[in-house]
Amino acid sequence: MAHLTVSVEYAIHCLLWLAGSAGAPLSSRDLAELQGISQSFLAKIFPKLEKAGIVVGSEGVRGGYRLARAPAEISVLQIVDAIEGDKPLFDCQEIRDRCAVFGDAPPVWATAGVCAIHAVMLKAEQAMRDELAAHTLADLAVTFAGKAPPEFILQVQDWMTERAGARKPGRQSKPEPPS
Amino acid sequence: MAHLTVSVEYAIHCLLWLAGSAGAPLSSRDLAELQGISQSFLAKIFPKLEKAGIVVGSEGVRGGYRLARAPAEISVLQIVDAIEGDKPLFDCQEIRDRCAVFGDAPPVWATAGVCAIHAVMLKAEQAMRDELAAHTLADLAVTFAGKAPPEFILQVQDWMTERAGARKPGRQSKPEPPS
DNA sequence: TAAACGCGGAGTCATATAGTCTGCGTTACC
DNA sequence: GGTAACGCAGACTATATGACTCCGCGTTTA
Repeated sequence: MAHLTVSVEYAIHCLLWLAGSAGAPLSSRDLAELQGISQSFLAKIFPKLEKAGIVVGSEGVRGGYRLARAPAEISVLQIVDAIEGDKPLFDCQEIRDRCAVFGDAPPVWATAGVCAIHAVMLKAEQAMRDELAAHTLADLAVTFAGKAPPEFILQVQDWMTERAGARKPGRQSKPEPPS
Repeated sequence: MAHLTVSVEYAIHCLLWLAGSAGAPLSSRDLAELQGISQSFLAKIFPKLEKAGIVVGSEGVRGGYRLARAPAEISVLQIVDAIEGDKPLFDCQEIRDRCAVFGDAPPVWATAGVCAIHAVMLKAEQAMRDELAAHTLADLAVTFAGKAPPEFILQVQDWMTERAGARKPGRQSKPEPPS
């Protein structure tokens, strides 16, 4: 068939973490390392989410990203559109008015309305989009909460604060050994 | 979003012509020229349709392709699958068990079952496939027949026979002037 | 003032799409 | 029985896109 990019996958995973962070901003670097994905690549994904109004970024030392609105108000479709743009499923080449018997001037009946094949593809695309629109970040968060044990949340919070602390000279001795 | 290839579009258009040819085989070269698309490219598409059991090819001089079964028994989904293979809409990277707090050994609860995000994508893909499966070549042929005037069918038949005649030395004088 | 942030652009590498260009074996027809 | 129209298969190319990396700038906070 076709294929949604890994950027979409990264984005949704990150947004799920943001949904669980209770409004506190998380940096893209932390999110990348927490999930074992590329920092620089993730850094190119968040601006798209910001332009789409899904997250808001704050610059500076304790900056990062937080959700622009409640998780229940963010659908999977909105995320996909933010990342992928509005590339259609099917790109009609209008072959119907290229028929050899028409010569250079295809008749009106051949070019009027939407190509029947295109119409089917549009309906299929709409069905997919409807399904994506029917699921929100809140739904995903509930599913996740049903699987993860309570102590996991604490472990992640520890990991976050430890990371923040390691950066401040005066706590952990982790000067990042160069390779 | 993602994107169905032009091969799918070419295939469906060609199959529609085959559906209207009343069992008479049409050559891929004729079909390409009739629709103003590449002959050599179209020649790479038909073997896929044949392997999928949608068309049957006959070699030799008056050979070509014809439908393997009735148009009503050929869904758009079958054509798409024949051309594109079974590439999934979403290719889950299993990020969930890559979480940094897990270290090298992700717990069972994190890897059990289907990833929640993946599950949403699977439902969306299924919705799209259901819609594609709901439309057949026969449906498309009906829509087309509702638009094209009766004389168009005759014009195409003329075009076909004229092409066949031009090839036989002894009727039309069209020795294909070399460019 | 330095380090942690978000931004933005340029550049790399691999894969896939959309094509082309051969050649080979088969078949019908004169 | 040869030639031309067929299907069939493989090698080749060019362009685009996805998945990154690298670099540098402006902002903010401790």
